[in-house]
Amino acid sequence: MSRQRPPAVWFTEEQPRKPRLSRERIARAAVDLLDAEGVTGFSMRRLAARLDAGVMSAYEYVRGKEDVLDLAMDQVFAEIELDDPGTTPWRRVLTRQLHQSRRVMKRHPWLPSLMAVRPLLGPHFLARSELFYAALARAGLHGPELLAAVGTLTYYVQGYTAAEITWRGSVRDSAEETELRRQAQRYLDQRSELYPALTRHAQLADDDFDGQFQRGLDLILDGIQARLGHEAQDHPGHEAQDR
Amino acid sequence: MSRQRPPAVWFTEEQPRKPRLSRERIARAAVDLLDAEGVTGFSMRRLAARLDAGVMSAYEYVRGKEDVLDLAMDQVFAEIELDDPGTTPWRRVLTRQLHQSRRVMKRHPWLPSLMAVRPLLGPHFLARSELFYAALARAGLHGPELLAAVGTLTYYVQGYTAAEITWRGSVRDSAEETELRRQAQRYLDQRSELYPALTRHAQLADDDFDGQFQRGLDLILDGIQARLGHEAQDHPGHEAQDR
DNA sequence: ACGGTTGGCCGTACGCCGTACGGAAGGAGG
DNA sequence: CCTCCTTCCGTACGGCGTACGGCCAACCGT
Repeated sequence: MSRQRPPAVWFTEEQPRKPRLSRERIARAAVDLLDAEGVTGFSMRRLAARLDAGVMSAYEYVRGKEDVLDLAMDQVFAEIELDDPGTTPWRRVLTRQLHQSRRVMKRHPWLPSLMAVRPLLGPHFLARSELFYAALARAGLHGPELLAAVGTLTYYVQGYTAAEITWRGSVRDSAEETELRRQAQRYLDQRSELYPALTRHAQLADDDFDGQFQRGLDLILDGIQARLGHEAQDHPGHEAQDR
Repeated sequence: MSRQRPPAVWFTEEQPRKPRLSRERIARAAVDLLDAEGVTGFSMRRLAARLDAGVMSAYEYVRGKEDVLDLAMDQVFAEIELDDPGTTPWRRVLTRQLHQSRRVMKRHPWLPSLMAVRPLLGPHFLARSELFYAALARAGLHGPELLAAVGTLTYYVQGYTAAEITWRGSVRDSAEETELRRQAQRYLDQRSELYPALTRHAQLADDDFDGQFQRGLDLILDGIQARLGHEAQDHPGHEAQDR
């Protein structure tokens, strides 16, 4: 491509030497592209097109596709608003954070599957982890117990939401989703003597994902609470949904 | 390619009309290939080569790459030996199954990341789920509580092992792994005032993954146990590693 | 015995993909 | 004015998933 000299001032940017691209711009464009086309529809070429740039331009800022995906993941974690754990009881803090995480993942359905494949060290992800550690340390957990608790919560929200997303067939097509569920239910019914407990208790038609998520979360939080010694510094029962 | 007529009986198979390929053979070859080359090194063409078949031969048995991956995943779940839950206490059953699941996933490090991306309905995976449901139903859990408990356990082992695998740098290269950990530690230390609780409590050098896994598991199991009413039908404390 | 059918196999080709390489453009520094 | 350095990106290479259609051996009906 050859460039023409523009015929008037108005047709150029005011600070032409400022680089057109940046990690920030790349990350934002990647998130947009992933939201629009899903993880299978993402490619460096499409990303370049979205940036109005050449196929190889982004490679000045990034070592390759994987770097871009890392940037996109952390970019999304910036959407989680971290409340100050100052005085709030730890159960409330964690419940709110985890519901927010789940909501963000559902807004960007490609996130949990990518997280399963690459370790994440971006600043926004670390900030969320920091909040978890702080809240639970303040509650009285330390050392290996603390590590285990944070890990369990992190993996739970990630795993649960990943499963929820794949079950709902990538969220967008509800017709195909219910068809898949119908077929799966029939498949299970035909084999009900092979999997008796499963067919009796797991009705796929039930899509109370919110309640389900909260219940599993309470399970873990109760387990944590039991570790804190029995002084019961917060109210011990389940909590209102609080989001 | 043109085929020669073989010059003696010995050079042909005895039942030539039996199809050379089958879903079973494809699944096994896929597992081998994934073990050898990882998920990024897997391709339909390499699979065909491993099967001594043409590039398109497998497509008689399978609709595409995704089907092959589904088959491979379920194939691997066949490696988990399911013990009869008959009389064993539920905590012991679940602990054993989950440790086995983790071991199998570490033997096939591509498994957890694929599971995060596609729902699994294969017979072997369902059999494991059936065992979970049966054990917990027998323990006294029902309805939504049961669903939540099974989900939590499933996502925990999947999420934990996925993270463990990515942290250990796909298991094979230990030098690169420790280098990554060293750099990550340095990165965190430089930002220790941004993430105080995290840097204080999460020392990445500690690689007691087994203990960590068990601890998180106990957290969940305790939460489940609390749901069972307080008759404490099994011994309530933590359990020996039992694997 | 034999022609037609069919099921398993796969060669070829198309349009994508990630990215290595080297070069152009143009401001910065001397 | 010359040189360097940053940014951008055209081209090209090897590999990918799979649609399409043809080939061949075994089987079936007669």
